[in-house]
Amino acid sequence: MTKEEVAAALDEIGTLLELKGENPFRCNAYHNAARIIQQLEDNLQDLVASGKLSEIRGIGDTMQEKIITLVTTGRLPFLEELRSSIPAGLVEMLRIPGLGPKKVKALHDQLHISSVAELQAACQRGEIARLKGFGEKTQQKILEGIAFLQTQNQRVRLDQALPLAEEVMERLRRVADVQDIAVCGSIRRRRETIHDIDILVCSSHPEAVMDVFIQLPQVEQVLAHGKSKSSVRLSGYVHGEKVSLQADLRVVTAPQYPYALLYFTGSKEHTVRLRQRALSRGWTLNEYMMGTDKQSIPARTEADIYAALDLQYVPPELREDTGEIEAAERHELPTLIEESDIQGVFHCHTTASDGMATLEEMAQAAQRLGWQYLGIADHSQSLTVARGLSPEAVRRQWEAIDRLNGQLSGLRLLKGTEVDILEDGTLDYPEELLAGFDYVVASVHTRFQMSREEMTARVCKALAHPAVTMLGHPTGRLLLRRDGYKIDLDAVIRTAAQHGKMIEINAQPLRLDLDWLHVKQARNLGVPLVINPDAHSTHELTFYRYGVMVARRGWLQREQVFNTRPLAAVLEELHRRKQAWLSNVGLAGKSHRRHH
DNA sequence: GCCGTTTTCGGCCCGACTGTTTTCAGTCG
Repeated sequence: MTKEEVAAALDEIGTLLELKGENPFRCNAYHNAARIIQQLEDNLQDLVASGKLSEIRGIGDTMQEKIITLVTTGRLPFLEELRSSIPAGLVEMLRIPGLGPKKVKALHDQLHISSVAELQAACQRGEIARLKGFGEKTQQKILEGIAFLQTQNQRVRLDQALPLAEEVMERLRRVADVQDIAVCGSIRRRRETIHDIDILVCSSHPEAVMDVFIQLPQVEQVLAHGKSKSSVRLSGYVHGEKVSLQADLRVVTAPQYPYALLYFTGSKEHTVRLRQRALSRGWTLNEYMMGTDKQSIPARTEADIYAALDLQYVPPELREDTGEIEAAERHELPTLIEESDIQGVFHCHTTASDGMATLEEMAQAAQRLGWQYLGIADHSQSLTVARGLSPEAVRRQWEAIDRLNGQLSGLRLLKGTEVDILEDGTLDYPEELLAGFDYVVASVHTRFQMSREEMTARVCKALAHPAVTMLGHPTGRLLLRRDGYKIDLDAVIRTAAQHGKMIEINAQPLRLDLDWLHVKQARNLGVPLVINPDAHSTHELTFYRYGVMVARRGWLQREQVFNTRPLAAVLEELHRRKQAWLSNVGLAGKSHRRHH
């Protein structure tokens, strides 16, 4: 069983126990363990084999035993018994906003409701309103919640939520007496998908801000409206796609602002750790202050709060309780890469294959971005749906690049290819053609439904090929649309490390592939990462910014990302790699002759 | 279920808002 499967099983246990009315702390222990396993940087199989799982904080003997059973047998009788004792429909009912485990249990115990459909019918008959603890309004909210679930996905992508959040903030900034405003939550932490927009405002007239907020033209429904907090359901159009999600607004005073900013940025797990840390110093920490009844610890910025807790300032992207508190304690947090560190990119398409812009147009756009180099990597011959380039077309493109390089100043075009990794792990061009490129991106575009073992072997074989410089979009996933192909990423990253290959962070916001957790793993093994926009138009070159966000979440410093290097260093490294390959081939031939 | 310079029991982060309640439980983040 993989990490994800084990984590899902533990999380399900936590949920099922909640529905049984178990001790909430016991339930939380399962949810917590699930999170720990999912975000694990080490290999789960190794930990199981060494019996060191229970050394991880939050995983005790019971949890270790269950995880071992899951990993070694692929099953867990405890979970199976739980499942058979609780109707699956109850878990689904939890997704209805406003319904938690207590209410779902009450509905099941008292009215024998065990599915969303039965609940909807009971609401329509007016039975819910008569139940103790429920009422007319609850019944109505349940009905609206069910309708909402049926029309919309739970999460949206970062690139969809960011512009919508910007629109809202733009309007709120203009309200009188708004002294400060920030987007918090998962958007500020740059998670790849977003559940809601959290906005924090500093103002001494909260009602005025709230009133504007709940009357925004994008608001479809007001979910809550209080003095310091309001929630609405928003919808808007981003890049021609309808996006709807919840937005929460909090208004605080200036002295409260840094504490509120810290609190609402989260993650929940990170702020819980900070609160525990404050408690161990005899202070309470909440969204308004830190200290005791008698004395508060002053802070004007988030950094002041961290400092008071004897911690280095933790950038929002790292606040996931995956080791950042411990690193901040030792003052060993990385200096994270920034957008301005990027000097060029290596994965872009032109009209020669399936891109929208010509070579010239892409070059001009790269110049406007201030880059030193732009690597062109059109598709290879077998990918006919994307008009992959024949060897002749490749040579024509090389000539065009040489010609353009003669005219351009300040930008160097590099000859690359996004070569297909064929079904058997070989590459889609002959070696003599591959030898003519400055670098090679190797990617999978076909036969996604292979078994995990076959796909892993296919990609690892390609990584071992000396012509390959970097691996493109390692899982092929499309966020909220399709899962990646099944592949053992741990093995892929280890293979990349072994052969000195780079791995791409594909910055298309629909992909963000490699994901931040595996970026962290690759970093730990010394694998260089490359932030590539996979641009199919001039505008899409700016996607590199989303790649930088992923890189920051993956703890990357500038030195760990290849395309932060200046042109001279890039050319030298690419040349070195190619020479190592070609001279190896050449030397083999020479020594062969020498023996004769 | 986890955890321990107030250790093997008794805690476990904390506040806003809502709805159904005469003082609070449930949900959410």
